[in-house]
Amino acid sequence: MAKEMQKAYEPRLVEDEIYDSWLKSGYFTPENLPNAAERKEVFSVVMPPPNVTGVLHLGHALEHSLMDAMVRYQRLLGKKVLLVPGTDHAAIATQAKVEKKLMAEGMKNPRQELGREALLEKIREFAESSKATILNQVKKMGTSADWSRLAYTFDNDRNAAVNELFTRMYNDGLIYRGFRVVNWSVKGQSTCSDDEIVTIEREATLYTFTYGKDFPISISTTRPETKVGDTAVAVHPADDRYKEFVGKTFDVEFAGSKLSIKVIASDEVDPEFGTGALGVTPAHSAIDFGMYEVQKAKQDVIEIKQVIGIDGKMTVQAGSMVAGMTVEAAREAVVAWLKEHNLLEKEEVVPQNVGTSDRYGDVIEAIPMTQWWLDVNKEIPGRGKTLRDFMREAVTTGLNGNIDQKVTITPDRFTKLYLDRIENLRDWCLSRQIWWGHRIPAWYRNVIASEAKQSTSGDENMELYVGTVAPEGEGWTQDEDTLDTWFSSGSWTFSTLGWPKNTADLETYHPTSWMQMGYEILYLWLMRMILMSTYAVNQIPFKDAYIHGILRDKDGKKFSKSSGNGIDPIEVINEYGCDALRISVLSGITPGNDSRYYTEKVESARNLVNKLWNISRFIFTTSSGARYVESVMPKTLADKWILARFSETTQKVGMLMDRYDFSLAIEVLRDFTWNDFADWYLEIAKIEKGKEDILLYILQRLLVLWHPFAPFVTEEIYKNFDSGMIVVAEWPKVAHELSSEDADAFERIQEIVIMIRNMKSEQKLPASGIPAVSIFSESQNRVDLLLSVKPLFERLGRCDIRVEKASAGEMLSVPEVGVGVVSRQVGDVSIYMALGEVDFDKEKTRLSKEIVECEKFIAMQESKLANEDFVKRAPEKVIGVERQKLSDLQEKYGALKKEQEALVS
RNA sequence: GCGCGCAUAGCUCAGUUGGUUAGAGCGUCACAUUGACAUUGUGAAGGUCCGUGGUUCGAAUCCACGUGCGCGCACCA
Repeated sequence: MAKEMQKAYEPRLVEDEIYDSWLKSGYFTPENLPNAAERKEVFSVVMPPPNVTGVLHLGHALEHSLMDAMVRYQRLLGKKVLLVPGTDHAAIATQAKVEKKLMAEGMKNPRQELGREALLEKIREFAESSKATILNQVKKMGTSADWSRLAYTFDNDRNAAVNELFTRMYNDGLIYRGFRVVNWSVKGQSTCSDDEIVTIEREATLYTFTYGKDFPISISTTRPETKVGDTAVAVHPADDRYKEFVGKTFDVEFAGSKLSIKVIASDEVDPEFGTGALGVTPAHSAIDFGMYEVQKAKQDVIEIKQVIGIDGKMTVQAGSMVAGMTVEAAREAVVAWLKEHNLLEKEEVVPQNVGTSDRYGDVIEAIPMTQWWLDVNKEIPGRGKTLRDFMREAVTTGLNGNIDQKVTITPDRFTKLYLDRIENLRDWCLSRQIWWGHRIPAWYRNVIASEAKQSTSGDENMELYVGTVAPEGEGWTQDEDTLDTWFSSGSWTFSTLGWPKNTADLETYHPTSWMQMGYEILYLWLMRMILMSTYAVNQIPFKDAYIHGILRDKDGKKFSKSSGNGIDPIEVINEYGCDALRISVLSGITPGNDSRYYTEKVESARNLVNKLWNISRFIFTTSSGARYVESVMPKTLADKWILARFSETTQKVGMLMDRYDFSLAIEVLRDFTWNDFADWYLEIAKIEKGKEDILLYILQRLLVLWHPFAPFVTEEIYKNFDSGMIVVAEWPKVAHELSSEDADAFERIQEIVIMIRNMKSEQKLPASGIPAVSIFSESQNRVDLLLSVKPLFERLGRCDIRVEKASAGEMLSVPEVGVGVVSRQVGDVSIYMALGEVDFDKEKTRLSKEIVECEKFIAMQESKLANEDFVKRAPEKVIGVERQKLSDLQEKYGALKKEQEALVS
């Protein structure tokens, strides 16, 4: 017998307990699944590791709802399912967070004040506590992860993987130390990659000037302070204005600095822009640095002069006037100097895009340095291809032309975005000067690493060793720098499965089956996972990538700390339940598009969950007990209909899940559960008795369909069946089909019931009133059908019913009860309702309105069919449908006319 | 500058390869309700599918142009 069920479902009381029972069952570990050996098909997912920077937000709720719904669905299908959980040390993000916290607590410069080890200890503490919180939250969200395989991007195994990968890439010549202009965050005191830059638009002043009175060319800049570092002026080779100067060098005194400016020709200069001449600052502009390299290759060397230091202040090389100043102060000083010497020709305010650090927020400076780089264009020894080739193949032909090694991106448009990006890909700057992260597995001798890094001349006179462990011998110092955090998260799909060891997990679960992520990390993460995986294991990281949008607040704004619109998913779970949250964030979403979160949606999802609960409660309390029902035979038309509808729903939901259409799957399920099952069939079950088996049969399977979206409530209800846990139940089989005849018959019954309700409502008859209703048809079959379900009309439509076979002529004289009668036509069935008092005016208005509408449609239909082109060209099937439509309309028109006549009499 | 996305009921969104009188949820209005559920039931109202032109027998759907919003990339001297 079913255990006592509360009147309303209270998620708070059961969710934790249920999650514990799942943990105890061991089913999240694929090897522990029932019949594990027979589960041939594997479905594996590696959880995108949340950053250990604090707590999970609603965006994570979306991710976990998507991921867990998919994983649970696959488990119900009987596959060997693995979901690997983990967290990300998130190098810069976490260090930035802790530094900010320490500074808020009064420290001025945490790195200086604490030193490396003590600061790392602080960060570790924070990360560990954050990790614990996060993992707890993941459980709260119901995520069915295999905790025995828990990983962390910064644990020992992952560190070993990172070192191995770095060493292999170095030995293959893909990783190298290179001197060039890098993105430098002064605030963060570290480099960052191109992908970690956020461009913002701001106003800037564009100054046009000459370096000195004797200098023949004017140039423009928004950064006058950097001009003390200029070593050349570039003009377009075909520009006649400046041709005569190309190749000449001018010595000028500029703002306290002696400049030696060579005029060079470069195709990159746009002669139409500004003065058509460009002041070249090789040390502080990536483009100018490019020119410097071109000149070097041409053996027409120009100088490189670093005038901004890593502290964001002007260097000694910048000259006595500005040395030691911040860039902002130096800018003012240089402008003042230009004005004073009458060299400034023009000042104008222009919009300007500047790159800022995504973590520290400061403007990125271009500074020349030696850093570690990953070459994406170099042929990999023994593979005949570059990393860029691999990345391209992975989403087009499949890796090495193997279509089984192809990543399918949903929605497809992101594939194009990805490919565009691949074509513009530059070498990846790997080294970071922050401390929280994987230390670069490189060791130096003779030269101290930190000095080498800042030297502008490169790494000569230095012995270098790269390996997974420190080299033997005296005097080795490990590189102080750490790796870009995406280096470890890029290897996440295989490092979590045991790589570089040749493990069974790697063999069984890689490439993983599915991955979901937000489009904002497409470049940062998806690309790098493909890069790392194709290189390291010669496999794609996952077969399918589902790209989701951002969850925004009700006004469409991004959730962020600064706008204070954050919502704690755990609070939502505590109030409405995890299932409601999951359903609400998955409802109304389409791949790649943003969606909105609002409380009404969660409430509505909570109501739905409660409906499911009460459906179960009704079925259990009206049955002799919950039990497993193997199969059922439909007895009545309603039985046939509901079983077929359930089969159809099962099939649709499966198909939609296979297409990753979570939103529509929920809609289909909701529609069946609430409308078909609860509002129709359960009501019918109160009238036609003996439906216990069918109700139990459908309910048990319906719970399984719901389980991916609402794991907790379904598990709680499922307990009543004593059929084990729903988490490992079997996806229902499609077992019943509906003949079109039965479908039509049942629909007609529904229409009549609705029409009766409608008539009562329109005539303002209280719903409790029981009017006398007569329904007629000329078809004996129809009459037989109607008679067989007479009680349904009486109870569902709340009326006294009489069913007779009658012809059109006979109908008019029929109801002898009461003073007034209204009539309606539903297909071949006429309905007459006797009312004590008929609102004739209302009825007339309604009728004439309907008649006008009907005439309109008939006219439309007729003209359509009169169109020769249509009849000639449209497929016959379509024409048949249109003809049928017209005859239905004509029939309806006739009926309406008759109703009108009847009304008059 | 190049590219992408979005524009459908008051709100949030569906609408699968072009083929009913364009749908759902929420909200609104009316009615009901002691026996699964007020976290409920029944019914109704509500749309120039952003605009213009084109292709087609037929366009919310395909094409072109335009408008508005959002985003990516590049430029950023």
